[in-house]
Amino acid sequence: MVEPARATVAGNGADATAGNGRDRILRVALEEFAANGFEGTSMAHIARRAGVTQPLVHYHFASKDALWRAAVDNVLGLVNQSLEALRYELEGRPGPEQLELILRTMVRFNSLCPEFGRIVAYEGALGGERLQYLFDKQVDVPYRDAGDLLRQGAEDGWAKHLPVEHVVIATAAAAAYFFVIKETVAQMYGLDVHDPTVVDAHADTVVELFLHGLLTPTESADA
Amino acid sequence: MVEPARATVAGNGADATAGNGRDRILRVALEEFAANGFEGTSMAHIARRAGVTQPLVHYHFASKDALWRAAVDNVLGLVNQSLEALRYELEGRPGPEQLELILRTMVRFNSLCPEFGRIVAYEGALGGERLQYLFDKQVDVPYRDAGDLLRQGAEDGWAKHLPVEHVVIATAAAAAYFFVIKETVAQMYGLDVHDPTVVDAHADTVVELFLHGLLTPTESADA
DNA sequence: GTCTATAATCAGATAGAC
DNA sequence: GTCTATCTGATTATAGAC
Repeated sequence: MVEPARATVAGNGADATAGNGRDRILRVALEEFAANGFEGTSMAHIARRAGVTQPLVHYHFASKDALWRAAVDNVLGLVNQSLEALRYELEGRPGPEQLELILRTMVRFNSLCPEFGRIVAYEGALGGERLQYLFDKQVDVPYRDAGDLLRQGAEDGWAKHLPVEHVVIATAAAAAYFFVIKETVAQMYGLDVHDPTVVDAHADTVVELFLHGLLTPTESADA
Repeated sequence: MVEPARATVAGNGADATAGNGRDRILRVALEEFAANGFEGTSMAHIARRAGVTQPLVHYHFASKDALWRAAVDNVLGLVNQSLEALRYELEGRPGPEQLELILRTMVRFNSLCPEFGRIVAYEGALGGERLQYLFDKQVDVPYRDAGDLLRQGAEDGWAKHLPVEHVVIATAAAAAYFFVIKETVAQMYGLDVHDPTVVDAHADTVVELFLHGLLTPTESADA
């Protein structure tokens, strides 16, 4: 089993009293936009939760749209930090190991920062200017890199010739969705998706599923 | 390859002029709640799109919450219709074939009615009364059934001993997410997720991935 | 069943004091 | 940088005519 480097991702405690006003607003804003989407989020509510008045939000961020962009920029810093650590880990490893490492990193990042996955899900469903902003910030690059790896793997013979677009989306979904719908998982299975044991179990399962499949090798061979 | 029965799911044209006022409101409401979430959806906007006045929405549905519940009840009819057809198809088939059929049905249903998956994703992230309503309506039953099949498969030897909670969520994610984030798929790959060719490709890929994995059998054997 | 009119509340945003 | 006060428009919801 390959272990990904534990990237330091800022805690999710949402302590409204930590940091200055601007930082508190940004942190709460990310959580609110992730939880309720853009339209469903109220700047007044963000201000209340951050312990400041609503005009202060407008002082630091010109508009609701600007606040959303600032919150996204903020979390993209964490994403890129995690990606850089991953790129270092991948160097020189054989393809299948790289794949496993990518899957484990995706699961781990989503467990540490489910807000990013939720925002991508919201805007990725709607389309429009904010999704365009995410693409302008190159959120697609890691997915394209993963696609390249899969194509190379097919060429080199260790991966099957499957349409990479569908494989990439399916893996991203399996890694992110578990943490996106955490309340459903809690209600249905009584699992706390933030419990490290549960996170590791999900990573192990996703790796086994996507690399080797659910069927036992004997069944798999004659299917 | 196993072919699922083509369940008749109501068209997604959103023709605001078809049907009576109540039906038009319900149809538009489902789309709006699915696109923007509960908080992000405006009853006035629903009324405009349905070609009626806003007080009429209140006449038919006492409150925004009642409208959401009515829209969900409506789409749950389609879900149960699809599930009943599936149950008939599954009868007497061997386990692995049942699994494939379930996967294909999930992909197909999500392609025909992405609204259901989006609403479950929204409320499944938030928790609260509306998620409770979904559970009261037994949306978890098919997932529990799928879990039972996997447990039986592990006992009978054709499926691996993997934690079914994680497998079920991962499969549901891979089947639904592709259609939930359709704008992202369009932007990133130029794919129209409603194109039947694309839907079939996704189903084929999901089936191959989850049943046999991404690695070629030789690689898979020594991994 | 559908409308007009309107109440009460809440949203995002601005002006100006400190 | 942070506040109070306020503007404008949109929102959910109600009252009452037809």
